[in-house]
Amino acid sequence: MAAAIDLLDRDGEAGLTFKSLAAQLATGAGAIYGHISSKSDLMVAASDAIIAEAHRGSVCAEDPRTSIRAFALGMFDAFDAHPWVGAALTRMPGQSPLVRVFDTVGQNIRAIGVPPEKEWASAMAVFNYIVGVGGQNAANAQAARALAMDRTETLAALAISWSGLDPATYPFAHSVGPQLGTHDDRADFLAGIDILVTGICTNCTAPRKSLTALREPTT
Amino acid sequence: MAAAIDLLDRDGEAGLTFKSLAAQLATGAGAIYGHISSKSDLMVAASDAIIAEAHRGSVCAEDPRTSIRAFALGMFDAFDAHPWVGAALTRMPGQSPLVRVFDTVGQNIRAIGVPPEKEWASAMAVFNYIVGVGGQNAANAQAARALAMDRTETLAALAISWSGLDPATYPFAHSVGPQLGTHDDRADFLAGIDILVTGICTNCTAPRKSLTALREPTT
DNA sequence: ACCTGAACACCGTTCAAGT
DNA sequence: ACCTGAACACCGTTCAAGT
Repeated sequence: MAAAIDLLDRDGEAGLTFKSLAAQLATGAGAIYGHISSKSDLMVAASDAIIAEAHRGSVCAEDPRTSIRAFALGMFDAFDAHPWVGAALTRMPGQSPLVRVFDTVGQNIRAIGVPPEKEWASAMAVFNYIVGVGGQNAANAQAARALAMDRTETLAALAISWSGLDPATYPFAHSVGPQLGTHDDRADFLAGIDILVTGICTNCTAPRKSLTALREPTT
Repeated sequence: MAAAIDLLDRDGEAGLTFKSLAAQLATGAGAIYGHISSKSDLMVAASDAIIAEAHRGSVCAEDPRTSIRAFALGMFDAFDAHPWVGAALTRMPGQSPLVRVFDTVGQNIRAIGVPPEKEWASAMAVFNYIVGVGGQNAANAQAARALAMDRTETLAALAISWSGLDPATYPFAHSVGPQLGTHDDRADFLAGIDILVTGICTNCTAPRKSLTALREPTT
């Protein structure tokens, strides 16, 4: 498993092959099937290992809104460190790694005190946001690797590309293009989480403190 | 292009091959490279065709919140009718189909009157939700097809699977399992959009009417 | 019982040869 | 100029043969 994750981290999903993994483990390609039943299972197990680790690292705060922020950030960083996870997750519905994420989000949604009939939709909104942003960042990272550019270059290239879009067809993307080059992925990700949590807390039973008061003190 | 979409609709992404497409078009496999430069490009073009059509179908209402609801529903239905689109989108960052979706969301976010510094995060939250749910549903649909089950059967199977999870490890997923079998994907999707829009409208300049008043009259 | 690695059925892509 | 389709370099997966 560690060998598989090494290969994925080094060369992305294309870098993990039954042949390359066999070479890494100094064995034959067929031998791997004695331990795992398909490549799909291998990807699930590898993703689960990453997510389980990120999960262990996230501390559970007193206020569930703080916990959601911390957990979401942990996931963001895990996707950032292992770009292949975000892309892999979208291909395994109802499988262990995704259930883990969904469950943690759901626990905190419940702790916030949202009415039972809104729990599902609220959890789904946060869950999709976390996984979606992870997937986007992963795709960007892989595209950047394919073009042998670093992240700043990719964003700059994307910014130029969007700025060059036809303002009549894509008015928003065109106008927002310049910001793309300088924006902070992580801060924007967190801002999105705050918007979601604010929306979820509106008219719920236990909005004890404003979200702003919960943020870690700025240094 | 129409032939490619036909193949994708019939057998999913695995059904579109340069060989199968060549057979459908009564030509040789190599000839396709005269019109398109890679399979990746082919998927982008096919996805763009679907999204452009869904985009044309969505009407622009007076209130941007109504427009977002309508557009999001249109996207949901397009993902539902063409399950391969959701999965394909997660592998094409900054490409034409996604820009189209992001731009439409952004235009409506701007029309709602959110402060400029919050536009990006707000648009990203809605965008990721739409694409994320589409991707999940697509993955579910493809998993269902692989097992030759219809959607009700898949959800029922997933409900049983989740209900059987260890309540200590997955308390939320375990408790929410029974609902899975009977829930309405489309209604839940819309509920999530409403939560997002509510959150985005909180403390923004132009929250003219409550969201509830904007819904189409129940029949 | 477990590993080996050639073989199989596929895939996207290329390119000399045809028209 | 455009199409053809065999050939190439891969891939995941299998399975008789070894230890």
